Amino acid sequence: MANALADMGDEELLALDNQLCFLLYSSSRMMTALYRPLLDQLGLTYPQYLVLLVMWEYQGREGDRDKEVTIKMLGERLLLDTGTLTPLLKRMEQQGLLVRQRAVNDERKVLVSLTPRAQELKAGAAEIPRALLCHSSLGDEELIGIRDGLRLLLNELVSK
Amino acid sequence: MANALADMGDEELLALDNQLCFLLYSSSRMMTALYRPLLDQLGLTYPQYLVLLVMWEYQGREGDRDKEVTIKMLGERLLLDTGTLTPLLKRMEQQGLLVRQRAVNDERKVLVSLTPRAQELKAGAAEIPRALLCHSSLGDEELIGIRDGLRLLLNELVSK
DNA sequence: CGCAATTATATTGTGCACAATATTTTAAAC
DNA sequence: GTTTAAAATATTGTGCACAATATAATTGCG
Repeated sequence: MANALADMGDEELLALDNQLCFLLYSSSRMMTALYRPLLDQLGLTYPQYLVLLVMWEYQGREGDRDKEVTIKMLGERLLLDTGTLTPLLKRMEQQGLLVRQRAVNDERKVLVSLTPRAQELKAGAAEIPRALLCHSSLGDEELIGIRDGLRLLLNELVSK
Repeated sequence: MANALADMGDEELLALDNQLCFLLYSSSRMMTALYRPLLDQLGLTYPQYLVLLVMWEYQGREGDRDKEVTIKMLGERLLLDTGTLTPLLKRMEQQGLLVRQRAVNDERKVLVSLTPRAQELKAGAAEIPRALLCHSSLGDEELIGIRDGLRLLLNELVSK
């Protein structure tokens, strides 16, 4: 009865722990906090780490023509707009992690490419999820269940 | 095999969609985006809405002596520190949603109390989760499964 | 061709998050 | 009863998020 989401009273509907939204919000921040000390060692913030993940993903695909990555592509993958990405990428450029340059064939586009310095971070970056998975008291099945549930939810949320 | 989290290769470990962290981060932001137009009507941001939820929760408990709510209590419940809460609560005070005053018996504490104006928002606030639950294509069981999984995960994350 | 609409990015301004530090008040230890 | 430590909040500074707007390049249409 406490779980029939449809017909709850106001009190129950507004209970913090019943709000999927709050659970997502808190879990996300706590998870990022867990990453922080490890990312600090690499000199990265969490969103910067995400940008690298996307860049590595695109580079891995042999099929893509030219492997060019635009700001727009990053934004679509990370669900972020240029108001967030432009200053973030500028900071990463100043740290020598990437280069931004206008595309010659279409000067509206900005092509992002990683420097060797950023390439070298890849091995260290892979140690982060490995380290975090290790000292988790939740079992693999639990984690996979949560992951799959979140994939469904995110799909649902994006399509609105 | 793609799900044996322990022994993945670098590529697979770093894949964006395999990162619980990214799923949480994106889902949280997309969920907040869904709340935004509804909260706009109430003149609230999402963190401000959370503060109201906690205040309403404490007020509902007849047992609590004096029903006094300090900034520390809000921070513990929302997992936020004073660097976030102090300016946030000041903004809410300026909007006439709450009052902040030092406790007489312990002048380190700041007591937060809602104004009638904030009380009146409660009914409208309850309509928000109701409205969002309605047009979800995910079933109740799915949502409850995700919620329970996130409760487990958040518990795990907080205890570190 | 000329021009309106679209596309890609940049800019501005507000509000979080959070680390680091400071301030004030209370409690504890001697 | 001072001194010291601890507790509660405030302040400062950086980096996101995101709405709103602006700018420049390209496309499409009559």
